[in-house]
Amino acid sequence: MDLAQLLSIGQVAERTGVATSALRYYEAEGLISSVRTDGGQRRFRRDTLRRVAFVRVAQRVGLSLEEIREALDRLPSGKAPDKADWARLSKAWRPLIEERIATLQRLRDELDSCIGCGCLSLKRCSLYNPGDGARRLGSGPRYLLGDDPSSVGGPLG
Amino acid sequence: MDLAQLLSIGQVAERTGVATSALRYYEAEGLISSVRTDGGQRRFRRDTLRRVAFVRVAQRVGLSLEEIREALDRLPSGKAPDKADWARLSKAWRPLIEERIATLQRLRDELDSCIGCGCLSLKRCSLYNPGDGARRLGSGPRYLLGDDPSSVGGPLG
DNA sequence: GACACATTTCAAGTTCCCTTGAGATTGGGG
DNA sequence: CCCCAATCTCAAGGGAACTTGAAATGTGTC
Repeated sequence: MDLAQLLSIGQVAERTGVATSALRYYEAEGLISSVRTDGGQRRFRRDTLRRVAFVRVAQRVGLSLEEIREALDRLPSGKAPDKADWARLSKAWRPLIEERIATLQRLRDELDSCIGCGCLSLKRCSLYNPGDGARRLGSGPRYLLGDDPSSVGGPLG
Repeated sequence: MDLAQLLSIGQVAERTGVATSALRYYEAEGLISSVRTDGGQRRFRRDTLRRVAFVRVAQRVGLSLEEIREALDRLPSGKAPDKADWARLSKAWRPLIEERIATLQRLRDELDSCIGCGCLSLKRCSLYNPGDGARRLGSGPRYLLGDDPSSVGGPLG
């Protein structure tokens, strides 16, 4: 472990564009790790940059930090991951992204037919009772729209 | 205003599948409104059901309650909105949804090329420096990934 | 060795979208 | 008229992903 090629938190922040506070938070959450200098300051291995990049991209895909942590845990521990390791992780997102695209397309199409009928009816309209895996689109609690559909009654007019 | 055809908060909750606490919250936020009985209980007009449905669908599109409130404010005040009014509002979402779909498709395609090169490089990879309006995908604070891109440095290796 | 800037920890604050709980009051069926 | 379920208000909690602030300590440079 040549200390010289390790990075300070400020260097990681500058090169990833992620605030030092966020990096400390990521470490606390187990997404990245560091060694300490004699004085107690963090020093990160260079592959931490890629880890952080992975985290940010994964967030764009819509994953929570918890989910991302689980994904990262599957990397070979100890030794720095190679291209194939990263590729394997990234590949796992594809179905997720596809699913989200499909969900939005359904939403769009159903919205069109709702514009057609002008309804937004709770009973008829599948917009309101999504059977699909909408997951966390937009913020808010995860049980959003996930309620018992049988409780939803008749038309709105 | 025939009190008889107004709905109690429990009735609205049951027919929309939205908790009474959420409905009270929506009212506090100006998304819906009610009249009060002599005893002080809320009574909602029937078109509140459609308003609530609109809110939930808009959330699925990814809008914040604030944005939804602004949209609802454009409805004719006082008189109950007709089909055309609702259609006009819903129509406004289309470009938004299209944009989100396009964003995800870009993300997917770029992810493919990143898998190809195995990079996830901060410099080369547009995944990491999104120029698009990714808005709020997934939950979390809104300044997510909204940092100054110029601060992002070189390759990760 | 001094100086400035970076870094440390820890607690608390922020935003969004609600939920939960306590304690008091109301409304409608028998 | 009575009673219990429904509703009321208000304050506080909760989780995700951080940020901010304070007070102390480390590090690199001249």
